[in-house]
Amino acid sequence: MQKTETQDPVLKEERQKYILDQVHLHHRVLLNDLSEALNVSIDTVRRDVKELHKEKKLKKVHGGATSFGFMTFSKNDGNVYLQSKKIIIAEKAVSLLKSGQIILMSGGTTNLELVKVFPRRIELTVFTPSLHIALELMEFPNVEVIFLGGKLLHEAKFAIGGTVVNSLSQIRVDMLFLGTGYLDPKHGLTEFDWEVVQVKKAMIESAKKTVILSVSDKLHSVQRYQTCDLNAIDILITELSPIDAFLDPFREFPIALL
Amino acid sequence: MQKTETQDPVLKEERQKYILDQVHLHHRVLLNDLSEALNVSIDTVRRDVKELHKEKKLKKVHGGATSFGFMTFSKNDGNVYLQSKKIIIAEKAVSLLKSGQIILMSGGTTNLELVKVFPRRIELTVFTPSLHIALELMEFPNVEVIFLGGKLLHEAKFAIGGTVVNSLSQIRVDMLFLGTGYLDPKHGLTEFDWEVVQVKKAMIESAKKTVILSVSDKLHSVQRYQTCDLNAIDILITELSPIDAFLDPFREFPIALL
DNA sequence: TTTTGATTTGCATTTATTTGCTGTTTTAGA
DNA sequence: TCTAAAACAGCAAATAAATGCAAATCAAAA
Repeated sequence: MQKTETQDPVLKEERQKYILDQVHLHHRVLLNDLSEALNVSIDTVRRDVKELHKEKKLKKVHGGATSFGFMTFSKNDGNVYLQSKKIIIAEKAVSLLKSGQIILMSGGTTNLELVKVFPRRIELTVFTPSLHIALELMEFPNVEVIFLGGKLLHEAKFAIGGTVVNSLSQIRVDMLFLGTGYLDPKHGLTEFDWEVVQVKKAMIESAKKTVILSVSDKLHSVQRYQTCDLNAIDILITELSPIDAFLDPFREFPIALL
Repeated sequence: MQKTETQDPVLKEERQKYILDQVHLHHRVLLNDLSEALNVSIDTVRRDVKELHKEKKLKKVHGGATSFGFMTFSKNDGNVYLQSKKIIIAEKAVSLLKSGQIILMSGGTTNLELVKVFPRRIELTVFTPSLHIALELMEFPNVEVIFLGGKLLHEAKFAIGGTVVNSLSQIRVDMLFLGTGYLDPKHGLTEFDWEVVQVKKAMIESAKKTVILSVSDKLHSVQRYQTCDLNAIDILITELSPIDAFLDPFREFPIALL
């Protein structure tokens, strides 16, 4: 087996650089293509990708590799205390999910935590007007994500407006997870942004069941605009035990406490 | 540790200078080649490279040595080389923007670079089906962002499907920036995903002017599905000079080269 | 010039790395 | 659930690096 006359010896470093180039250029590469292009065995390429993965230069996926480029927003909202509360809530909420369901998710960091504890292979269809939620959901191969498009709110990264409301009027989902907002026994669910309220109202209309995820810090808080009263809510999940006295004011409503 | 300051080993210094020259010239060298070229044993060359490595003059790798300049995988930084090309493109593209315009942006890292060089207070209305672009645009307070919602492609984080095409049919924008895809004089703009092609076709329909942003590496590449031929394109921006001979094949079309 | 000591160089041996191949286990996607 | 593809682990051959040693080279002193 005589090799070609041109300089064949490709150094390992060069290979890895080429792989990184390709990953960044195409955002995704297949091991087979790399193997062919570099004229080495697939094992070698696989080992290279494994190394680069360990070095955090790219992301190894089944069959190839993808760029890390974007997904670097792991926004801890700084507050570890709140963060852990939200994880507790997320763990409770995820147990409500059944394979094949069609769900609707608002935005908010609590909902984001919920997505993060999704089982890797969960099968769902998720509608959402939140950029962050949508982006995080991209990680789950069996989750079909439909973004409810519209004008985006700059701070919340959340779509609002007639387009969204209109789209919502055309769908019917099994469950809605509302991750933001302020809850109070007397005033119900409230918001400070009127446009967001319109969207949330439409969400509640579209859902068979409405689940509120809220850290206890946000209970007994009231904002300017009302989204709905407590009768529209089916399940309330907090980080507290369901029998915690702090939740007593909510027991007179037909709400399941989790 | 300590070295003799007698500049007697003329041969040795010459050798090391030659090695550095070669490294800088070709980005990499093989110990075997150096050994042959300098007419010394491989051990000697190896020892030289070892020294130069210690002095941080080059990078010793298995089988040879490489220049520091091009081996810039320092951190999560990705490919500085391609990155810088994209920034050049972005700088050219941003000059096309006028305040108050309504524009349309596809996805892709080049478009992402374009967003990053937007003037902080630019006033625009931007339609996009790309999660990453939308997210990045949130940083600009005077940019109104309208997300073209729909089913999201997992890898590309890009909305596709009838909803997107339908929304596009209802709008008319001043300028479209297509940041992804493969361009070839004969086959025009091509993609590997049929759904993406449908969306891009609709985008081109909606735009008064179509601008393609592409690193030269992606020119003369062809994928399975055609988005449009070159006549549909108004402006092509690459990192090359507009008079670069590499672009000659495109000059017979009514495309402005930038 | 010769001697002495340090350095450099080439060679042989040992050690480590790389790479392709095998067979087995795991995974993704239908 | 099932099946083909991909990942993995272990092995052996090839290649590169490190090590020890002796010969060659050179600087400086006698």
